[in-house]
Amino acid sequence: MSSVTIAEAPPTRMKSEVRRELILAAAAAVFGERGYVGATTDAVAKAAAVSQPYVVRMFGTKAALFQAVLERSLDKLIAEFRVEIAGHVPTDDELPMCIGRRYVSLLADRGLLLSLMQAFMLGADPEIGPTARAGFLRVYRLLRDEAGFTPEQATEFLSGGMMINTLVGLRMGAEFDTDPEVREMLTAAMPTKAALLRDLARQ
Amino acid sequence: MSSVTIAEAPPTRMKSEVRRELILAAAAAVFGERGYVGATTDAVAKAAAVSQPYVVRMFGTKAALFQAVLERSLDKLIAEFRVEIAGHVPTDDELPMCIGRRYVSLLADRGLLLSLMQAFMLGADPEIGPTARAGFLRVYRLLRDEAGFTPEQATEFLSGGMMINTLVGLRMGAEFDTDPEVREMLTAAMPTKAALLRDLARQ
DNA sequence: AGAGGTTGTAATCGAATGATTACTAGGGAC
DNA sequence: GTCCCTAGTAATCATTCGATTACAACCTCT
Repeated sequence: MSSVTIAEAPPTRMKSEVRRELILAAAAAVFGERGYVGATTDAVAKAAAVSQPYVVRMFGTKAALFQAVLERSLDKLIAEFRVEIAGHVPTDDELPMCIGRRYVSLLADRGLLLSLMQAFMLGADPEIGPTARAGFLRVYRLLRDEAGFTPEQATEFLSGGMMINTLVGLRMGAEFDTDPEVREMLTAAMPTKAALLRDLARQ
Repeated sequence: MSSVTIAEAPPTRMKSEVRRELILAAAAAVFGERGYVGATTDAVAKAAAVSQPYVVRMFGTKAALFQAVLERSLDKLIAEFRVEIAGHVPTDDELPMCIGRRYVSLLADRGLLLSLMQAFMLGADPEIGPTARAGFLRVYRLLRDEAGFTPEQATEFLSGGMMINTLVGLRMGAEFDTDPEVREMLTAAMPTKAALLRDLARQ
């Protein structure tokens, strides 16, 4: 297992808000890779190049850290979508594809989409479940109310997104070059950006 | 958290193959609800109404138990699809919808689809990853080679499946009656079977 | 300069959990 | 009946991990 690294060594003293962002980015990568339960605060700390107690103290608990990661991920996703929506007239039927490209571009932010997806799989958890459902619905409403999608369009868009999340979660891109069926499937799922998954898998 | 129960109390002595199936069914429910790491062998044991050491000894390790659950789930899924494929002529364009109904009917088997989905999110794990990728590709090949789907049809079908898995993982059905947006979204995602998610959420 | 708040770590604790060991009881073959 | 394999449990161990405590170093304001 490639242990995640986000921040590098020199233990510089910095403002807590800067450190907080570093830890959140590291945590997204770790939670995305190992899931909420499988991720350890120690792995997050190592990825952010700080000590484990510091991670815990800054966020209180591991659960609170995960919630903060989810909030950050969702805020970034929604901000990205709004940029695209603002650049189109309401009825532009190119919009779904353009927002789709924005979605795929978020894959470059390690763990951002996967942390959300990990949360979606924990809907039975009494703490995470409500947050996850509310977050998913926030995206649905954005597509319907701000992007002007019909319920069917929004659902189709989200289906493609969940498929991409799954393929990334599977690390299917790692087999892009060696397995022709993988290449075929990824190309069908992400017509213009399939090679991106291969490159992400190499990180 | 509603603790899972599959088998009931009377500690009857039974053939190990029967007990094995009970434990696998219980394990699927528990893994589906809590994920691979979050599930404990003790929770599986309680759900199957046996002792924790018995679960471990029968499968060797928790990892081996999870692999057995995945194999069982995938075998059932593929068997179900093949029944539908066998009942159609190759070019029947009703086939995708019919297989889709088979897929939804698998939701009645608690944790079957969710265990698979949990595995899909652990592609970075050195043990689970290869199994998960191979399993996903097995389904893709089945759709393409046996059901006669084009790569685009297969991908679209799988996208819908991943969307359903996500909605079930989110326990979105629990809000079916109280949130009109949830109802709208679920109806768009599963035109004829949305109410099934509500009922599953009540279990 | 030094007081006090902020940033950070080392050491350690307690609970949870997968696994192991040692043991008990049922039931079929002869 | 009794031998012995199979089915099953109670008790316990070793590890992992989130959390806590106590302490050290740095910066800033006066």
